[in-house]
Amino acid sequence: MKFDRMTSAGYLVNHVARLFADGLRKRIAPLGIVPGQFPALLALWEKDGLTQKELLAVLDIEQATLANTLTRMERDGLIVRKEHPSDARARTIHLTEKARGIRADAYRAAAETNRCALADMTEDEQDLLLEFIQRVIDTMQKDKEQ
Amino acid sequence: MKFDRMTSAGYLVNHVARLFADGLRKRIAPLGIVPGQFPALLALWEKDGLTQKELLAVLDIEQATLANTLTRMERDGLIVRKEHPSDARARTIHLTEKARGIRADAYRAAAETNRCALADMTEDEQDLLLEFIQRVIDTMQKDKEQ
DNA sequence: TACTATTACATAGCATACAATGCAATGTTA
DNA sequence: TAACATTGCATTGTATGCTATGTAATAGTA
Repeated sequence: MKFDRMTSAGYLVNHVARLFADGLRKRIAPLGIVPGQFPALLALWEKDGLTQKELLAVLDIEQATLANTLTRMERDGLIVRKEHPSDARARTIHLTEKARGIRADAYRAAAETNRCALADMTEDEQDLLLEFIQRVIDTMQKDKEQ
Repeated sequence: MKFDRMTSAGYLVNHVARLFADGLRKRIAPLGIVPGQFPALLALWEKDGLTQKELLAVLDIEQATLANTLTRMERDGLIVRKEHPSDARARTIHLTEKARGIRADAYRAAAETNRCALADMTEDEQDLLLEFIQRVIDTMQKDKEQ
């Protein structure tokens, strides 16, 4: 029996995800952020002052992962956590001046990473690839719920 | 300005990679192995007794990552490291009876993970998706070398 | 042969992911 | 309202990835 890594979707997807993370890491290093902070920053740039729970609802990661990431972001001066006006368990999360200031550069870095990755594909192929991946995500998420 | 996570290749690829790892993790848990050990196992099932360097040549990961993974595999009773016959720096890596015994089940688990993930795509679409990802990997690896 | 460079691997430190669990605050119900 | 359940978040432990660095052995060279 054989199992070929090069035709295993899981193997390839893991590999390409690490290449993306690496590419993004290098481009955003000058901004003082790291790839794991990107999803939270995207959400907070769109809407500041969310609670952890509200952020979680948007960010396909586990609560513990987000809590730890937020702690590092606070340490790095990207966010501050303030007490929630009506629920003492919760805290609202606010971007600092520093985090607000790097938004445009961070968008460019992410777009540039994607652009380089897909550089030798046609527009149609790029669209098809994204559509395929979204379908796989949908399939796997439905599976998980069972 | 906006940046849509749902149309960012990097974001989607990161997400789908985590879903694959999760799916595989659940299926191979009964075998006593974890996803990170899979690539090394695949290589050793094909050819036992490789050195770390020889394994590295096959496994798109860094040397330090492999060294740590091998240490956990030894701890878990999957491999033993023996002294190299002619080079005292190197060690050859050998699968245990336990690791040899789960080969077929592990193949099935990985194939099943891939099958479920691609369940709602046609054969042609699956082939195209794999081809696309391989092209992206090639592009990004060439980029890294610059 | 003595020095130096290279090689093979290990280790340390960190980021990012997860599951499991703890804890205080809030909600619900008898 | 006291007891219990739920919620929001933090903490702990582990896996997996990376970079940087250490160490011992080997290879190459003056």
